[in-house]
Amino acid sequence: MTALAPKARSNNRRELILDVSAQQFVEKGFASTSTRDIAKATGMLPGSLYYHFASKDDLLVAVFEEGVQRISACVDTALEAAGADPWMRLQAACEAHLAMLLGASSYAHVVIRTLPSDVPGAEKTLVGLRQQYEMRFKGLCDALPLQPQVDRSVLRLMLIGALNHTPVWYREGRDTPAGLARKFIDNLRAPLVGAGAGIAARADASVEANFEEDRG
Amino acid sequence: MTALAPKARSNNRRELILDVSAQQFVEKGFASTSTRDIAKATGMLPGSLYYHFASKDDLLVAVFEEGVQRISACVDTALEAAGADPWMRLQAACEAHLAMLLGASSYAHVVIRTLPSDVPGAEKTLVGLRQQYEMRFKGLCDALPLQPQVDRSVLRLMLIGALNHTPVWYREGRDTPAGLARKFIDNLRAPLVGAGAGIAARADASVEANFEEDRG
DNA sequence: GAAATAACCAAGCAATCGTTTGCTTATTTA
DNA sequence: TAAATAAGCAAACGATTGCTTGGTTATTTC
Repeated sequence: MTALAPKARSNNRRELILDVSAQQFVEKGFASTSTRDIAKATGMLPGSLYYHFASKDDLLVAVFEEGVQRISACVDTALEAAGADPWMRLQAACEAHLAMLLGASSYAHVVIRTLPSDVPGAEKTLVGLRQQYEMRFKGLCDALPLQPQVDRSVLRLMLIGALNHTPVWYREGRDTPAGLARKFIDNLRAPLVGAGAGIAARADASVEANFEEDRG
Repeated sequence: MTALAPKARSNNRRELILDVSAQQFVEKGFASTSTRDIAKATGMLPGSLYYHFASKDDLLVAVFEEGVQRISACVDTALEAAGADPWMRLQAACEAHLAMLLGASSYAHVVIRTLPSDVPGAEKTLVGLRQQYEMRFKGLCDALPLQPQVDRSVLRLMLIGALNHTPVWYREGRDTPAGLARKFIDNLRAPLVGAGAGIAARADASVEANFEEDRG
């Protein structure tokens, strides 16, 4: 009756270590997170981590890979459900991206906020993993019906920068991933310049800084 | 004749320490830069740093303050020379911002790439300093002639995210700060949707990822 | 039931970390 | 010229770091 034991006991704690690591890497950054921090939050002893991972860098790479896989799968799924309109497809990808980045999953957040240059021992691996994911947006941007002089690479990198900056200022309740994706695409798509464009004279008011709270 | 001695010798090495620190913080990140690294690059002994700065966190704050001051001054100067058109003013600010961020000065780069949450001891100070600078863009975005339903805060944060992401992919020679600022503003201002908008049918080609090198 | 393996504990090593303390040497001030 | 201060050296402190090593326990396999 060996068929009853589902997955035996193999690699039970490995996923827990990854979860805990992803969370701590997001909170404090990779360099400021010690292996003892992770071990304590896992309920293990520091040395026990090295049964599952060869080094701290390897642990980061594992979290990174999981993050890339998760956000990639999420975006791909969203694209399958999306229609044929290029702008709507791009918006769907942005919504899925933001949902992962701003949601509960720390894995995607690690992928975005970890600077590869902070981890010389795994820099190239991390850069490669991130590019592997971000290339999805290349296809999406190439499919947009744009005027020929538009630099699609800059457009894409601009959008990715805007997306990945959201964790810095996003506050739950005020916006939603879907709402933000909509606004982002709208700002690029059909812009914004008001009908009464003659009010350009109030430009002098822009010099004096406005010191309210962010997004007040 | 005490009037002849210009600045005596006071605080000679302090600026050098700041320069070296800014450079190393950009290269390796704050947490991965040791005080011994800084001391060695300065030609001093590790303990000597503490004559000028009370702690490593204080050193970061000093670099941060210098960075905010420099990029703020650069943007303000650019705005004085700019005209009255709100879009041109925003573009001038972006150009100055990018010139500092992508240029030789490491100070501005530290302000952008250092995540305050990585430095719990100075988090609030760093966030405050960065907000103090970024609020310039609030005034600039508020001055834009936009349709009333446009969320100007999201527009501003979107632009800031796009700007601050450039160090990740920018390569000297291919673009210039001025050229990028132009493209960024154009992408928001008068976009992009081509005349023959009927070519939306090639959307299926966007699913398969394109694995060329970035910006190939 | 014996052998093998997976998963972890217990303890500690060497290196590095931020920082402190006491002393020395210049320079400035009175 | 004497006192005061600025600037830095020399040496080390305790704590923390990533990681290793050898043993222990439970599970699995034969």
